[in-house]
Amino acid sequence: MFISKTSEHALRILTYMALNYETQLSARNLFEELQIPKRYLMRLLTDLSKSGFIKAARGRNGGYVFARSLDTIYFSEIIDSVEGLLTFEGCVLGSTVCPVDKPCAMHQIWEKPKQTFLETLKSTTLADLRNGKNIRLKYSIKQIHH
Amino acid sequence: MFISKTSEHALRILTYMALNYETQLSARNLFEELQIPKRYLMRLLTDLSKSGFIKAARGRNGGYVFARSLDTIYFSEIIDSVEGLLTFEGCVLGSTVCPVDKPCAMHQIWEKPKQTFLETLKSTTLADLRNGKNIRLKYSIKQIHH
DNA sequence: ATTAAATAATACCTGTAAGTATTAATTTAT
DNA sequence: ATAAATTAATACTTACAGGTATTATTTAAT
Repeated sequence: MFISKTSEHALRILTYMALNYETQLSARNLFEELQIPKRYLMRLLTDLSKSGFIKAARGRNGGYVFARSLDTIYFSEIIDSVEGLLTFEGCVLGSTVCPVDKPCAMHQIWEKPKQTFLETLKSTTLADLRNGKNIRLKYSIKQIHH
Repeated sequence: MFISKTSEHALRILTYMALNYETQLSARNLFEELQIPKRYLMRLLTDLSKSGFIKAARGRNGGYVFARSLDTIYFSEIIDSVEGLLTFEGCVLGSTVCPVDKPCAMHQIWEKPKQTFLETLKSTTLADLRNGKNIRLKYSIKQIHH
């Protein structure tokens, strides 16, 4: 399971936009590229606008561009805004809170993968997608034609 | 999110049973200890029986004990039987398959936490809970009274 | 001014995971 | 034999994430 479908959509939208940072992209552009259900995609874009990641230009020739610098947008913040990070930070697999003096049976086992996961989210920004710190861009960047 | 509620229940059931390996436990015992909704718990126990992790003794003084040796039961197998492991093994956050020659934008970023998670699941058995390899038992074992 | 092309708001629908209810079957103590 | 205590099977209900539909608003090209 890992993360919700909606978070996945949000990440796909923003990572694609990050790789085409210079270009204003419309919902239609993003739909054609990402194949996320159109109306749902549109709603998510509005949500991402309200969350302040991107900003919308309305009307004819409208579309979306980033509202903030890419190097300030951590993956953790994106997921946090969509589904919250709390369920990832808790113990025994999400929901249960696990008291420090009486850890649950899986506490130790869970600790390492959980930390690796969270640390990656909290230390990686959308800018890292572009500067190749974590990723090769070679096959991923694609030119947008209007 | 990480894993489904049902997987979480299953893991809590089996880890608790593992820590009380010697004792046959009834649905009632487990309900009192784990506070999983009673009827749902009972159905999950039947499911876990059918999956071959535990075996049921029916009728008065019935209950459940393990059907297999603890050191053969990997966490990966438990989750696999409840919700499947495929969504954890795929790329971009679960569902999307990511071609090797054209990896998605998050491919590299995701690789490490995903591997840590899966390797832990695939290398840890219920027996490890008891022998202290990964966990201190001190606070977790609890005597069952009939 | 009008129309076309875009986003925004709001309400609604749907499929599925999670949980509940009912009845049947099994076993053992008495 | 009967009753009590358990698991098994099956069907139903509920909540919510995910997805649709409709209408309003905004902008710019003509």
